[in-house]
Amino acid sequence: MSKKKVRVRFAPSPTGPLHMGGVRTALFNYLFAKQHGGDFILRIEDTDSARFVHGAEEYITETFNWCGIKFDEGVGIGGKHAPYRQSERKSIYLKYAEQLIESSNAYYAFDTAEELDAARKQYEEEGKTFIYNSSLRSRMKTSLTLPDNEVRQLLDKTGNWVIRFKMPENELVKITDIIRGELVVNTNTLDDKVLWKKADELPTYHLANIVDDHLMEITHVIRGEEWLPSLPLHALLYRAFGWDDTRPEFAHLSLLLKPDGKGKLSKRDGDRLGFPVYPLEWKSPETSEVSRGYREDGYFPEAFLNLLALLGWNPGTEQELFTMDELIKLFDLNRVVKSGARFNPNKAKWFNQQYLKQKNNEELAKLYQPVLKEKGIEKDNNYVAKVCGMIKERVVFINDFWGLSSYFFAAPDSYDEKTVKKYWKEETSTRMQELVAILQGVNDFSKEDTEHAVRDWISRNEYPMGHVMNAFRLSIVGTSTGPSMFEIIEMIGKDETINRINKAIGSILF
RNA sequence: GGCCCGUUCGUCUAGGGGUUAGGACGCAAGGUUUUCAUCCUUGAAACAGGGGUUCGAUUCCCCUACGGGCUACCA
Repeated sequence: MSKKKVRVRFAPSPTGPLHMGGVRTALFNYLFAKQHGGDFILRIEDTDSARFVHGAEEYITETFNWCGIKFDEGVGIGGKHAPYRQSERKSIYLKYAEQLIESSNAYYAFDTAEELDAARKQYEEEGKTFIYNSSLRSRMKTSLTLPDNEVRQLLDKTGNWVIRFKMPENELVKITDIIRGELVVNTNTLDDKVLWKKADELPTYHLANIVDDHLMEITHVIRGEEWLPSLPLHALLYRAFGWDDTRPEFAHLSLLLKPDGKGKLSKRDGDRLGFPVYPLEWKSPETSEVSRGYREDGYFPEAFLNLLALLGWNPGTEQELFTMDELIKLFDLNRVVKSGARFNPNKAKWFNQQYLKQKNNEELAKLYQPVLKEKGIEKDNNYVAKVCGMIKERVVFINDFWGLSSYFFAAPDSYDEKTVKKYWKEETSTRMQELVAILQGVNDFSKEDTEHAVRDWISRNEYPMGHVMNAFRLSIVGTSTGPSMFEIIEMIGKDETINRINKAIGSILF
């Protein structure tokens, strides 16, 4: 390997919201680049105007902003190889396609879409495999078969010719993939891919991609497995251009699969199984249909990236939680697994829970405050931080906070039926009245003092601990779950505590 | 159909010619706790099948099956 500066790119097509698999591909590129002190480039491959979706590019940018993944060059940033949007690079591709024609590596083809469809159909009906390459291009309308003057005429008059790559006949193409090792393919199974389309004056993916990777001095191409079948073509293109010595190395990542059943992870799975497949919420401009996003579902970007990093890669140790710096240090393309990874929404939640637990109470309070504000609750950060500290062991998302801590801010407006049935017996009202009296007598309402007083009262009367405490909890919280009762009442205070118990006595009828 | 890639607990994976095949999520049981959660302990759970090679294969090779991808003037 040469000692060239590592340069990698993420090159999405703005045809819709970026899939979480796309984010993973970008992440792996990013980790690789940063580990080698290289550059990470964002290139937008928008050579198919028909599939352009409004807002898709902005979505991509916003996704990486949220994730904290920064590009060194590219759309929105600039750089020495600008522009980075292929639609703005239109003018540079044709000459490369023509260069290939001059070197006999490509040719003009004049078949119409209808003719091609008909030919394909016919082959299919006869049970033969249609491959537009040396096996049949002599029968097609091309600059290889037509006389020069006719070719010139067609070139001038018709607006829909294409330039096709002239796939060599019966040659074994050998190429090494960093993740998969050596691959060998016979060119007879490959076809003469269209490189340039006169109709829209635009290159196709294959040409634009190779030309841009070359021009932008890309050293490593890390992309999805769906590109593996075009790898031989790409290798052949580099050779045809005479760029073999600077050809990048390739690494193809396996795909993300459905949590259940067959096939790759899709939007539908998210809807069906109730988890996001997109980093951010996406509203389709055509149908107005909304797809949920990891951000809106309450995932921390660090957790999202962490779970993505471990889908198809691991450091070989038992560590599962990583900071970005650790990922950059440990990442290794040679340790990327070859097989497809089924996505497990359960484990995704677990990751978020781990990150949430790691956050300190002040950070959590800052995230919780907006939720409270929405409920019309104004509480100082100190109080909210304490609440966060008490409930963070039992939540997965910030969005879970309110449901598990509303009682710190307002008296329960109902009592859990099951708990009432289980713990609110005939004698409970009287006992709760006794409890009020006991608590009334505690001057310093600290958790230590109230606990001491209450425990003392319970044991003096030989009351069943569980019943008394759960009835107490029911009065204050409304359910039978939550942190220590004495910590809760210390938070809400003596008056509120007594009011709530009295309210419960008045409204829960045996 | 053709071409290519893949296959270790339900899932993500470690490992690798001789191992009690390890970890995590989830699940189950127990402990701690006034409750829930956390936490701790324990448990059930895997080398797709068949042929080779070998003293020995889950590990290497071949075949089959299964899964995935590609097969556009999409990317």
